[in-house]
Amino acid sequence: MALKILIVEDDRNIADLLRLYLEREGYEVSIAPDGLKGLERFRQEQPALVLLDVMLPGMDGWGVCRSIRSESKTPIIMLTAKSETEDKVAGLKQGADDYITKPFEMKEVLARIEAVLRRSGIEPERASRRLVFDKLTLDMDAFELTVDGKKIPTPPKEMELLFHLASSPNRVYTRNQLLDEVWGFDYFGDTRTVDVHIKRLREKLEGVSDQWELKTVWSVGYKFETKNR
Amino acid sequence: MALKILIVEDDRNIADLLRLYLEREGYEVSIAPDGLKGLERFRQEQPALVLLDVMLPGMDGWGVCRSIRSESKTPIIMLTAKSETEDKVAGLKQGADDYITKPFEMKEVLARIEAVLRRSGIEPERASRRLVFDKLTLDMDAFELTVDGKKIPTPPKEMELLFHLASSPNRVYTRNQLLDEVWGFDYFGDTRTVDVHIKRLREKLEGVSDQWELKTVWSVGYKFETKNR
DNA sequence: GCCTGTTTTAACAAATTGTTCACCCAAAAT
DNA sequence: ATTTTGGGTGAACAATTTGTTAAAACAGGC
Repeated sequence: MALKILIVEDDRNIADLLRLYLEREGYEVSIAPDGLKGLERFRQEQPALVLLDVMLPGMDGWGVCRSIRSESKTPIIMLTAKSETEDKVAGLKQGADDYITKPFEMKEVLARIEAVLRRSGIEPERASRRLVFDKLTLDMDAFELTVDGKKIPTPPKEMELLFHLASSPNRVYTRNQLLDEVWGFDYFGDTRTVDVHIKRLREKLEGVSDQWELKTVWSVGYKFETKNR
Repeated sequence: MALKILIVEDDRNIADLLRLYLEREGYEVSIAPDGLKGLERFRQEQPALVLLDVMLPGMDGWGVCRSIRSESKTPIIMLTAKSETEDKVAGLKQGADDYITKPFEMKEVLARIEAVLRRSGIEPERASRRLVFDKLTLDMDAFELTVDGKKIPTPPKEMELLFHLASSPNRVYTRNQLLDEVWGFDYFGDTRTVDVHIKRLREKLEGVSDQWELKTVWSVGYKFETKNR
């Protein structure tokens, strides 16, 4: 069961970006756009950790932080634009566990989340992102593709594309869907990009097994087709 | 409880067509013909998502988009004739969540709606796109036609035509209706095209079952007729 | 900043599908 | 029974979509 993280953030872009990265890491993410909804969601969903923006419409981040703290020990990481030390100190006094200033690096955020979780005695054990099919193993944690027992060095985009397709075997995805879901919703690029990545994946996977196949669905898109099931 | 979608679009044909498809997917649809009525409806009905045409009489789409955004984070997908990238960027800056250029494919629209809803943390829970009749399975997610247990490779237009007819068994469709609804509202071609596709479908389905049939209704059109029930 | 590997774009060839047309047959109308 | 209208079909042709290659753009590590 994946660990749940609640993001309370009114800027849609930032929230989506966080979601993208956290989900890729195997967390379950939910987003609340303001303080009140944030509290509500918190009570409903009992997340393992809260990422909390300071500047929020309605009740601000500090208020939310105090409210959560008054009813639970759930770790809280504050997100803020200001980098003043006094703010940081104040924040920690209000009960936050850590503090990240915008603009932030995703790597930074991930590292801090894991650190805070570990400090709180929670094992960050993320959902396994590992798929196994006949003669094919796709391990997104180790970032390794294994074909017929041999590791095949594979660039990230190809890994993620294959992972995405193979996560829902036999389901067709249009190129635009794949661009949205693998490249990101704000990607403006050519749909043929997908074709090229598919082709390279096929080179790596060619003739390995007759149990599955990267199949073209004409005028629609691609799917990872499996035989039996 | 079905998710509600508001369509703001002055072209009646396009709006109706969208309604048709969205309702088939299980959404609840309401339509507003111009910007002001669109805003009004938006406030009344609190839809889960808005499909918004850019070219509108009175207040244009961008204006509506800004107004909605100023009071809510409800996802907005813009519909527009222009395909310029700058327009797309501008659109996303105004607060739209996604952007579809006309003429659009219905499957594209559906896919994007789902993607946007998922991004917003709303579960799209749409109707399954799978039909099963005696010895016949039509799975639009996998894009597969199965006849008597065997997969039959079938081109997209045939799949969609059959899916369309079989979605409302025993209902007659005129050729023009089918051209509108399967080929697209802006399609301009010979009605005999439908005949040819029907013919090819019949070849694939010939003598498979006596429970259903692709039937001609003389001087009217075609229907997918089922026996009992 | 340079180097290396990755991603994207562009161009062309190949494959698949969609459309039209002509001709003939079937159903309704007279 | 004859005429008229609509439908079935096969094949040629057109259009669309995909595969593939190569080269340009880009990104991250040193």
